[in-house]
Amino acid sequence: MKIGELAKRTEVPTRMLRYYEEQGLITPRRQQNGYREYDEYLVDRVKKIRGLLDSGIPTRIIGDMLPCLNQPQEIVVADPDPELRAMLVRERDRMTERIALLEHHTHALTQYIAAMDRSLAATTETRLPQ
DNA sequence: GTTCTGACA
DNA sequence: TGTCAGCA
Repeated sequence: MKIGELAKRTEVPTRMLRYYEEQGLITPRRQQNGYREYDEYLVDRVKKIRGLLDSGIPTRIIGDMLPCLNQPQEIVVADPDPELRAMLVRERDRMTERIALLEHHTHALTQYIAAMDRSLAATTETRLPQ
């Protein structure tokens, strides 16, 4: 399929699809006219890349993780790279920190929303009698 | 009309 | 990431 269709099916703009290719995350074939030709399996792959990117993982890390993304069921690492492992551990820890921060903000928003509701309820009460 | 590359905000 | 230019 061409880039336009992939963009529609994955919700990822063509601009980003070309960027992913530039970063070595996906390597579509080329048609005679130079257009990129994407295989069906790339739809799923792009969605995973998007998910990882949305989680805050940098493209270069995602590139290192790609081999694992192909076979989600049984992750088998042929050549365990110590440096890659350390990098992934750091990413995981950063993610854990972000989760904690998000939870904190979630609580803060909950309190703020509750305060708004109380204010709203008070205003409504004073108006109802009239 | 769709895609391509390159470039700028 | 968005958008625009200039091609094919």
